[in-house]
Amino acid sequence: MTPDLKQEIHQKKPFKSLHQEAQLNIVRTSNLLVDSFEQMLKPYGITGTQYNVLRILRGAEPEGLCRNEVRERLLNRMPDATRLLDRMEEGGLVTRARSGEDRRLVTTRITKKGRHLVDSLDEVVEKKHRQQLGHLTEQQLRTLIKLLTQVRNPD
Amino acid sequence: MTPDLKQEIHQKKPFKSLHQEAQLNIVRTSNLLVDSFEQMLKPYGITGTQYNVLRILRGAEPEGLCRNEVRERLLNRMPDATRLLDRMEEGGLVTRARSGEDRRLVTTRITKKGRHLVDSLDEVVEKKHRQQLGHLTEQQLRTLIKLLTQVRNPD
DNA sequence: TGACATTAGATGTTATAACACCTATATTCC
DNA sequence: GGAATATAGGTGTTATAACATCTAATGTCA
Repeated sequence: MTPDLKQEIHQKKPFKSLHQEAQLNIVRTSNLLVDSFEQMLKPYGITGTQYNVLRILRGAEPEGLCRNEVRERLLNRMPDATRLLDRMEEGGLVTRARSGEDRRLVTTRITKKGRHLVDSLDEVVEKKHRQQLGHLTEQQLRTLIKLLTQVRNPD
Repeated sequence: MTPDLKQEIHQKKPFKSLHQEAQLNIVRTSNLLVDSFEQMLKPYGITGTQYNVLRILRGAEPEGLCRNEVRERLLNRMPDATRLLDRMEEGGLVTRARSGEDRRLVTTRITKKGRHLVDSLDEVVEKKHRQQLGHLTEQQLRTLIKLLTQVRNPD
């Protein structure tokens, strides 16, 4: 029998409500997926957030994006995107240049090095996603995506 | 029309696979839920992890739990549980006492103050959960929980 | 046009997470 | 019984996240 969350986290008492059980299931599952994903990235010297930035900037070529645009596209809140990009610039993964049209803007772009890194990760990332979710049927994945989309969009 | 994740994070290209789309949906949804939950906790002076510890220790009364037991029951990986508990002890939310039977063990217990705090939060927490997930039907919540449990337990 | 508000981004500081390593106690097994 | 191993927890250090505040450039509108 597959253990449910209550057993997983050694909880004795029942959940207070179905809402709570669902919330904890979402958060717990996400944490497990993210931990394992970041573990996979470690040998490549980047964090999960940095990987996301590279993926975003690869998709935004050749124009690049300014700091706030990168931040909006991230999966997670990122109050200090400046220093996240600082570190990636130091690591040679991105470049930044102040815009000529609006001198407040700083356009960030992926470097050749960053591009090679993220390209080389495509295969292991997809393999990891399959490992994490490949045991669900296509129908189950679609249902899951639909329900989570609905969670994020209360009407 | 409810926007899907691709629109939400301003992504231009389609997802590479259904696995990837599902993974990103789980993580994105969790991040939104957690952020809003922690925002709610801020006025009470505790973080989401600290709230979880209080909830765990309340459920473990009157025996209490040692550090590693607390850590295992948390939703997220917590490599430095010692100093998490240090801070909570400083804040008067928990007490610690080295065990007599096995002097390696340090038993952590919730204080009266911590107990009052977590009790007083029950209502707002349940209200938050309803706000976050109350727009799904019971059947949808059950399906969601079932699918997420399955994600965590590849057979 | 000039005062005021807004936006983009940077910086200073503190809190927390992450990692490696260390100490004390208990267990194992010859 | 004692060396080797395992387990629980603590400590030192670095990296990152979080928050408040600051500067520069642009937009708004009387």
